[in-house]
Amino acid sequence: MVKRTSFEGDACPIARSLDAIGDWWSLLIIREALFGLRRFGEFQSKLGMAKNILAVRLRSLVDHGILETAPASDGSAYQEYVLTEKGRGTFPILVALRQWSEEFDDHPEEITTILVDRKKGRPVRKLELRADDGRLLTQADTTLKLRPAPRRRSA
Amino acid sequence: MVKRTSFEGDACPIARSLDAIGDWWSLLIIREALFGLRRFGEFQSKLGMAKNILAVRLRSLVDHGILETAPASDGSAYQEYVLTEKGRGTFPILVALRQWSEEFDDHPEEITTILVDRKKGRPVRKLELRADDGRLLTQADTTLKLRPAPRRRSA
DNA sequence: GCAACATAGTTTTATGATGCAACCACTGGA
DNA sequence: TCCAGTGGTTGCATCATAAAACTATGTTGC
Repeated sequence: MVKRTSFEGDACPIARSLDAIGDWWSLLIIREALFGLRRFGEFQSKLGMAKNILAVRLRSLVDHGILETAPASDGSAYQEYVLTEKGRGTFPILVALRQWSEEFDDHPEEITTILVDRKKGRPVRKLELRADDGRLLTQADTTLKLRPAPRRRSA
Repeated sequence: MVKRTSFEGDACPIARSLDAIGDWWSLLIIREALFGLRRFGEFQSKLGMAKNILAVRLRSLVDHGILETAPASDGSAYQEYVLTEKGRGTFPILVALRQWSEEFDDHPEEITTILVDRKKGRPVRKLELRADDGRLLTQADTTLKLRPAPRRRSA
């Protein structure tokens, strides 16, 4: 298989995520979908991508259960692409990507948008990783453990 | 340029992140680097990827300031690849990918590792997005705002 | 009810990226 | 010195990607 080395069977959850949304366009499509875009043409004109690529990506996202097709909604007989629960669940990933860019980008002045709390209009905090008991954790405070039950594997 | 439509100049920080780490292997390399891998051969055998691809990716990550080459460390005259501050800053992204997979994967039983708090050995909480005043936020509680003006940046 | 246009794709074709294998340079040890 | 291991680079086949043309419906104007 010369292909894109699918990590579908890999034990690492990061690889598994990337298998579904690890390509260039998928996350951008999801980003637009979170903002309410639904129609093929909307995605196409907003993202400026080729229609064939968009078609392939949309189908892939539907196959992965991230988007689903809805028969209609605005009266017309066309179909729409809406996020599933799984699709909406990618929100923290997008936030993490955004915050990483905000913090480390070489040209942060080119970033023109801020993610804000809708109620107060103020910027959100950085994503927080906390322990069971509420302590804030950094990468150094964490480690990987094998899951108790099944087989073992080094990863 | 028929190329991979670089979003280097794009205003969206998500696109900008993807421009640096949006490809298949980069995040996996970073994942291993976070676990302490440093040597070319370690990455190559651990990830099972072709050496030429690894070489290209490592160079790209170095160019993006995510990795840097260190002259040596264990006595041998070879070089090593270590994460920069920017590289370590991707940790929340990896956690978000991991947690998304844990929550929505079709075959979660195949995931063999758990991210735990090093001190107590207990699983970490889900990443939390909070408002300025500490309220927990979901996607629906947030919105995007245009940045007023290029003011000074803290951090 | 038919022509013109918009929507949502598929097909075609060209080129860039990926992956495997082979090759090469350098290091360190016997 | 020879030889194995490390750290790559080069060639070549294959695959994915992208732009543009084409198609098949749905919709609108008259």
